[in-house]
Amino acid sequence: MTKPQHLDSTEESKSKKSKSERTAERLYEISIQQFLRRGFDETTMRDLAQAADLSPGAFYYHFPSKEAVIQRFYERTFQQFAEAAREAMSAHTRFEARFISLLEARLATFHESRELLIVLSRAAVDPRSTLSPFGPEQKLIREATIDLMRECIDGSDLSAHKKLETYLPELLWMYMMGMIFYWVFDKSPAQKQTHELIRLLTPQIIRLIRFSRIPLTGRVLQPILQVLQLVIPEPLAARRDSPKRNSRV
Amino acid sequence: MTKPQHLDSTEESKSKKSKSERTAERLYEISIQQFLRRGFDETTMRDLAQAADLSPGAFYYHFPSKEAVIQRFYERTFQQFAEAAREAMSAHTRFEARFISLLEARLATFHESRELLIVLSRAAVDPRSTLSPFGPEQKLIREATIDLMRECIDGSDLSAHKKLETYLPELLWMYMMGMIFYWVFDKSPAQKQTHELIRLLTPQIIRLIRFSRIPLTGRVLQPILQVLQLVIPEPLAARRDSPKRNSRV
DNA sequence: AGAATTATTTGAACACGTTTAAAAATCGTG
DNA sequence: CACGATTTTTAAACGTGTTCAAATAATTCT
Repeated sequence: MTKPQHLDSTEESKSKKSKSERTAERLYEISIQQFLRRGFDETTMRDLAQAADLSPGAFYYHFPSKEAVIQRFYERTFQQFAEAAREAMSAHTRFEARFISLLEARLATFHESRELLIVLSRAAVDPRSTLSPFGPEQKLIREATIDLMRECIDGSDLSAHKKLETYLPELLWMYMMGMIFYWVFDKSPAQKQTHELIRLLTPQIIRLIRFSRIPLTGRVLQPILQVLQLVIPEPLAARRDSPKRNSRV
Repeated sequence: MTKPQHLDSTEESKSKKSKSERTAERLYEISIQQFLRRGFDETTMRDLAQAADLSPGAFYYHFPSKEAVIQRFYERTFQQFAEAAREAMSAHTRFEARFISLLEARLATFHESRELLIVLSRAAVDPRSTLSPFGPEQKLIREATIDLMRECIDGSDLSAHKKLETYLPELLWMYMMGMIFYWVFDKSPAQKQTHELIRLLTPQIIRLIRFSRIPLTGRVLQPILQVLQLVIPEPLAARRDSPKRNSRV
């Protein structure tokens, strides 16, 4: 009955892994391979089991559902993305360049498996799904991603109004989610339209953020902060400052 | 093999309707009743057939799928919404009041069947779904709704930059879709949070629109117009002006 | 009215994701 | 090594949305 669980599967020498973990890994690789070849919906559990010389039941011993494979995929590509983003960001100090390179790193990491993301997008919409980026199951990845946004800000020349700054990592995260979403369903060749959108829209968003610092904007800023407070009641930054709070999100 | 189809089911005296149309209507009513009682996912095709004293196959003769029932539901509530919105709007000339009352009319019309909208929201995310508000199947309702936005603007005091004005109906439509979406999954009691969001955010959006008219804003507006042009290549207003264009959207 | 055509209904079957009880393989320990 | 406990695998089944060929009811035509 012991289900193997770990997000931090970066180390551990090969031989040490339990048999269960090794077959889970094998099933994962075969599954992704099949998904990419035939598409997620088109690939049957029976297909997967057969491709792995196992029974469907055995598959379910290792993964609680077909979608659970996507969860592992999402964790893996997140690791790659985080590395690539840090690497790409390190070359710049201007926020715009840093953030755009982060966004592009995200899309690049997803590039070969865009089809798979349709499943994630479908799930994204229903907060009850275990794959929903807003749900508790994705808390680790979500918060790690938001932290990455903070890194992107901290190493840059960006400055904003203090109160807005608190919400900035979450805001950038949402912005990125929106761009990923647009990209997944972007039918233009090589998803050119999304890249164009990022190129055009991002500087304007940044301009607005910078704008928040000049004093006269109180009348504009205050209602926006109210909205943010409503939509993001517990920003990560605030939670970090006062870890007393009950952090079930 | 003749499948009955009509969006404009407002008139036609009872007796005139074909038998097919009458049983389809009966199936629809029974289905919605069951969906509301037990939930969409929880209600089985066999449940529906049994409740209507029919076989599952007969159900599929009248509706191509379980989701197709939602399509009819969506059409019906759209009619109600359009009436309620026109009624509510007629009381105001200030754009803010007009638009907010339109939004509230939309939520009010959906109020009793919020659960059902989860299905629509799920489908909304996948542009390939027949229920996607962006797909060709929803073209009629989508364009009728966008026209309603234009009515909301036209009868009001709102004025914006000429070029922005072209995109305004589509923009308001997207804004409303976003609010509906937020509302569907809003877990706060009586969806208070969504109403609060509408109350806070809408005036700010309107302020931005009004802002576009003052001349100095060229540097801000121009990139935004570029983005709009990218995301909404063929705004409805423009299509109305030059009906030559091939209008497969 | 009777025959031919068409519209509607049936009930069994399909394919899918998933569950489950039991069998088989593996492991830990005397 | 052997034996009991645990982990892994199996094959059959469940419940789902949906399809389909055949049967029945309704309608149209002569």
